[in-house]
Amino acid sequence: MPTLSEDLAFRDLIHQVTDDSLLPLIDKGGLTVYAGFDPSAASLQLGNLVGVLNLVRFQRAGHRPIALAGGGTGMVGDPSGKSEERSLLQAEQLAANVAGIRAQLERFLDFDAGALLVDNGDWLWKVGLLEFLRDVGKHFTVNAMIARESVKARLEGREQGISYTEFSYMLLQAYDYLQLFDLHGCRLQLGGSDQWGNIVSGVDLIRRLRGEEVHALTTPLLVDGQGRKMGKTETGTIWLDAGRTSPYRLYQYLLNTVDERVPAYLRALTLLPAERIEELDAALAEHPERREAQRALAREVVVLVHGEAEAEGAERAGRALFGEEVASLDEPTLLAVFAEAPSTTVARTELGGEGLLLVEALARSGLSPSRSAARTAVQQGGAYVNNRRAEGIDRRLTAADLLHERYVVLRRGRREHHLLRVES
RNA sequence: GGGUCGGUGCCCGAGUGGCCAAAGGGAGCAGACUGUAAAUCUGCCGGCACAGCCUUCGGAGGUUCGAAUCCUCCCCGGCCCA
Repeated sequence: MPTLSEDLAFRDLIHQVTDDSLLPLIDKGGLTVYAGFDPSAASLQLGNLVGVLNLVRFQRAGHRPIALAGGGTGMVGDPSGKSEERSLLQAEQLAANVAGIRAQLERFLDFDAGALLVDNGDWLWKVGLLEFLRDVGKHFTVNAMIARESVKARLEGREQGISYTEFSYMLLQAYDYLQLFDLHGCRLQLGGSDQWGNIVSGVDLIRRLRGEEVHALTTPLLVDGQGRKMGKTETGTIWLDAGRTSPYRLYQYLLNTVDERVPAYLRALTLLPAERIEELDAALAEHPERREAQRALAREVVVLVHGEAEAEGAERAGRALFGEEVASLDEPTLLAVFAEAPSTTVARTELGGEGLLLVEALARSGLSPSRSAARTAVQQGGAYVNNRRAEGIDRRLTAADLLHERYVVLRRGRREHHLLRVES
């Protein structure tokens, strides 16, 4: 068994640490460590999984993890990486978001074994302004604060300033660390590399106020093949909540990971042992076209996030949608495969007589945003009925296209599927 | 407040009375190739009752047979001056 620091090093999860004396400490166990999660939505994103799994790794190595939901700081907003002032969330919305995140974290951390879930709103709502300015604000010089990259960018941009509120963010995060140190003896904070400054603010604050040395460990930020933050696509964010991003989508997103990113993703986003990851690295290098590593990555992540059954469902759906003829699937399988795909209901009478114009069906299902777009799709050969390319702009759906008497599978392009359900 | 330059389709950006649904680039979409990849190539890329029609060029009016282009007022942004 590798030690925790060896494991983290293998996984390339150490970007910066306060000092190297930290590594023996984390190998020894018994530390209380925390990582914060931003409640700007009711679900964590795929990118957050790195931080979540890090807490898991620490817990498995004998440390006590604390997941902090930023119910208080969420009211303010971290300026890091933001080019413009954030819109403030309503308190109720924030509470709902914190609850959603809490539920997701419970899947990963073992609370019976001592893991904690805290909400910084618990203390940030209570702290008095004067008290805060005296005890915390006194230890920060504005000179240092405005030297920060995230702040500097906003100060130089004439169009977008930074409000006093957001400017205060780093003090709040530093105060969080202080609170967790006082309340729980927390001595290590984990975060993405963009959090280094905020975390170190807390380290400094604790040194000044308590005379104690605490630590910071940041992990590199994961990017995708295009250099975007991992988990962000043109069409939106990849969420961990099945209602926002289906297990199938999550699986597909990871399956499509570009080769160069796969080793990093396997290390950061899974708990697979080093030997297994090295096997997959080799498989990727030798037979990239088989995408064994991508498959393993997709499977592992979906299992971690949604469970074994969902992972199997996602795999099965992928095979059916990209391989086998949908027409040959039996009804329960068909429904299982399309359980996550969007569907629309049409009246049986519409398929009678001449039938329903395919263009109309594509537009109505939302597969194509307008009839013009649907028309284009059909003309370009990008429209499929039951996975067979539709020929002719006049193609109509009739009873002859029905699978099991009541389903039609529509597809636009390579991978957008939709199930049409016929109701009598 | 004064001056000045500007506001064009998802984004950037050309266009300065008809040939403009508006060049070009990017993004996006489809097809070919492939590994459900990347790169590349081809096509599409406002809407519809789709060889035609309708609605778009900051907003509202106006001139004209005809306006993104000219005029008036208004709104918004950059720069300079106060």
